[in-house]
Amino acid sequence: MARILITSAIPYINGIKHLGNLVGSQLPADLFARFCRARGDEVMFICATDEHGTPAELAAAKAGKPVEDYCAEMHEVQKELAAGFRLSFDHFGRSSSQRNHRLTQHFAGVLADNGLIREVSEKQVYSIDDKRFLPDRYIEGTCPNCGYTSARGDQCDNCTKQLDPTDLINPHSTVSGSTNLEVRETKHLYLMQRTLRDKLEAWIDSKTDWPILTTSIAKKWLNDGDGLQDRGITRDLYWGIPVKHGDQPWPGMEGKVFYVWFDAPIEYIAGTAEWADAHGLDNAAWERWWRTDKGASDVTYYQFMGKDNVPFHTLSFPATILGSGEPWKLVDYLKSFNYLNYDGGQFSTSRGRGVFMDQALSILPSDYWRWWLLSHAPESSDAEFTWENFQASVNKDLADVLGNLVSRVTKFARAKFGETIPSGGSFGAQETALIADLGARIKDYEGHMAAMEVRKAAAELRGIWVVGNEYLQSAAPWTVVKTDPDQAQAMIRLAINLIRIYAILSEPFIPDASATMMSALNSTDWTWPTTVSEAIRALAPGHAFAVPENLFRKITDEERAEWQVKFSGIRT
RNA sequence: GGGCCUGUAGCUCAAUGGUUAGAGCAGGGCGCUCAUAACGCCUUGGUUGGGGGUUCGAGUCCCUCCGGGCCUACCA
Repeated sequence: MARILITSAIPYINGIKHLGNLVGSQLPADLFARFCRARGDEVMFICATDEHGTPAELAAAKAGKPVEDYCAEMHEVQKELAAGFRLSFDHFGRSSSQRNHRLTQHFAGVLADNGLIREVSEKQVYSIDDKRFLPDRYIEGTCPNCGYTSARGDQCDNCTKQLDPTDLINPHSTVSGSTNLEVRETKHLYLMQRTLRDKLEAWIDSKTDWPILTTSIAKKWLNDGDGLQDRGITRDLYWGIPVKHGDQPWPGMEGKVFYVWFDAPIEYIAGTAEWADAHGLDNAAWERWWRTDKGASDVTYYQFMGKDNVPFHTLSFPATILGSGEPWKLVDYLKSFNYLNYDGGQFSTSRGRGVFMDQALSILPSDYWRWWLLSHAPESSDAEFTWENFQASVNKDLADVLGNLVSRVTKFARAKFGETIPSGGSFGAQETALIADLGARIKDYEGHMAAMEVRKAAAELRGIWVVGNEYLQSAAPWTVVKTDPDQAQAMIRLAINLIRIYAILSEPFIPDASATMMSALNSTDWTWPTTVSEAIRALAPGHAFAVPENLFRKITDEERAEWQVKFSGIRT
């Protein structure tokens, strides 16, 4: 029994996430967590909301609420939606937790003690009317290069030239529109990643089995230009973790907070501590997942994230861990995803384009979405959501192949032999061949799942479902029952047991449907079907079962057309 | 500008440099009647974006051109 630590990139607190966000980290992480648990591994699956930073403060201000209240509310909203999608986190924490405050301050202190923090005095744009320093992209003005009037302080979207906010002509705050800006001197802490560069490179180079998408991004940052740069880890904001040296004040840094990207990944650890707190456990309970000197040396740690998160997880966060000199667990495998596009363009949170988690659940149950998203996960390149494709996949895979199989088996069994598993006959050549075929396919499925090859796993699972229909067609119990009822009973006994096996195998993808199948079969035996010849006999003659409601309904052309229109515009 | 990814059947995707490039869906035909008009079997679709090169052999490696995408460090 392995010990598996899984973290999903933590979703930003600002607003409800869209399906692209979901499929890029939380959903595949959940798939993997469920698979590992199903096979008997000890799993710790952690996620949280990422709550700090300028956008959270601005969103709270827009909502007319104190940022603490706004984040608390949005955390509950996201927690509820995660539950709606059946995301099986052991804990869904908050980066604003006291646990994260203490850990982040601890890491900063240790890094400073190790000579890896330096103070830098720099010039930042301050908006007098907004009473805040503004990140470069919150300043707009006219591009000195091309004359575009909505150029951002970091880059002109029109001519793509990299800019400095002071380059802009007629700069103004995008928060208030105010032009009352000035450049102020401010002091910040920098993490000296340059010092750790060689150590990081050696570590990255040792990860030969990581996806190319992951390592190529890391290497680019390590080697591009002057190589890995030191990184500012503090900001002049109100909402964040106060800069402290461990539990001591940090002279000269009063009123400043840590940068969100410094504290966010530390929340993976803090979230596990929150989990322990929530269960009344002591520190040893979470430390055995994270401290190799306290029991975590046999833990394998997997991270899931979208490609935009890769630099922070391959470089910044490992720099924090390695630089601490303390025996914290580093990630063993990093699974990254490309983006999901929506009907010819990008999903966009800021522009409200696409289907959002709450909207998705309002029209169909989570299994429908889980199946489509996972079986089309953007692994090798960006993928595209279209309503036609969604309708086709759901109707064919879920309703026809799996749902109908469960339906035809249970209804035939009830009609001919009643609602208990029949005892007649015995397995012959056809059944033996099916068992062998299933054994090979399950092994294949396990291989893809263990390798986190999500699409391939989905395709194999579907193939496993199809095998059931093929068997029924060639065995034809509806014909056999007329001449040899005993043999037909054996076929149905096998077919009902097949449903149980399918429920277990499918649970990581479609947990609700699996639960419905198991409940109809009156079974709580979720033992992974390692040996098919045994698993196919788990439900013995005489065992009572029921015919479940149809597992999946079909999406009609009218619905598809309606949703296409409904979700074509911009969410307000 | 630089770096990386990507382009394969109408659609969504597969193929450690090695038989005749494969699946699912859609399309066509046949079968079955237990089932949500569901299922099964057979089948039509390809100059692997264009061009050049390396190799006994290229979808795969190299060069080049064309198209799509991501990143480029203060959004997160």
